[in-house]
Amino acid sequence: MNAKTNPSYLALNTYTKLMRAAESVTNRVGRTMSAAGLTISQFGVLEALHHKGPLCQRDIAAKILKSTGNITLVIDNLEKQALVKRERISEDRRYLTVTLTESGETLIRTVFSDVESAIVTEMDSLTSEEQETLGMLSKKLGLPEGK
Amino acid sequence: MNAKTNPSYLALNTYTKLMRAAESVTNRVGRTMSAAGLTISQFGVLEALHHKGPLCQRDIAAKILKSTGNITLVIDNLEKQALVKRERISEDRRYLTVTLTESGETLIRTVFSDVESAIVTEMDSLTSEEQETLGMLSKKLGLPEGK
DNA sequence: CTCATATAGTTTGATATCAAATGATATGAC
DNA sequence: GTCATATCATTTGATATCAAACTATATGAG
Repeated sequence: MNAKTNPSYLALNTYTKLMRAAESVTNRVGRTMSAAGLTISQFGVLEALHHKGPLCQRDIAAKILKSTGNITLVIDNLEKQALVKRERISEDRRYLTVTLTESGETLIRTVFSDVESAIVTEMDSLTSEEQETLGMLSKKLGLPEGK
Repeated sequence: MNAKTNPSYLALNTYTKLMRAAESVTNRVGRTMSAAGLTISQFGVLEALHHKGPLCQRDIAAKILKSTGNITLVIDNLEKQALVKRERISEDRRYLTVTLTESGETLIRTVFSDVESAIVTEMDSLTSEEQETLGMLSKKLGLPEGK
């Protein structure tokens, strides 16, 4: 049985192409973030705060799919740059509420718009119909295991 | 202009779904590797050696799209587990040839086959035709910038 | 041959990431 | 009220990753 007649061939081939696509796009879009001095996670945190308003670290972690231990460090680094601040304003004193500072708000507005443009540029190699199809197929694959 | 009439909406939406799909699949397939005590990069190195035979670090880095500095450490860790060995067999004494040991060869055979199965399982949520379409669209997106 | 330059690999320093352990606080059972 | 348990955050230790500096070796120009 040669490679192309192996019944797994199609699946493996599709997988490889999907991974390459995701990686290429991530790298290119990521440049827009690093040009602004942000890592992808940092951008994710700022973007979450920008769209959802102040959040506790637990919720931020859930939103960007990282561990809470990880978020602690990401927030540390954002705080050093004075882009966010931590406050204990909830009644439950275990919660730290993370808020964008003014400069954080300004930065994320600009960078978010730049990233948006970069994504649109990336997707421009597909027609609208192709984008819809890709979105639909990706969604099927991305569903949690149980389906 | 609300979200859905924004001309960027489709692109952003497609992007998000693509990223989620890639991440979900990577995480699920990655479990097969970590079950064998391998990181994704370590698996990548072993797999490259398995399919291409002995390689120098430079070529391994190129194959799995990581920096050579990075490969040094990955190989260090594989060497500690006695899965690969470094030898200076090229005429050019700058080159280190990395080879699978017998236990490395045995391990990668098993794990590769498990990973293959995991990928096939993942792709099973799509029909063959859908997989072909996804592959084709991914390929368009994954092309280097110049196209 | 000698020197400049290029290349292979290593090391270092920074950030990211997770998992596991820990500390602080809140909550529920009694 | 007190104790057991759960939750939020931090810390620690491991690996991963990149970029930049560095070492050793090779190669080409003269």
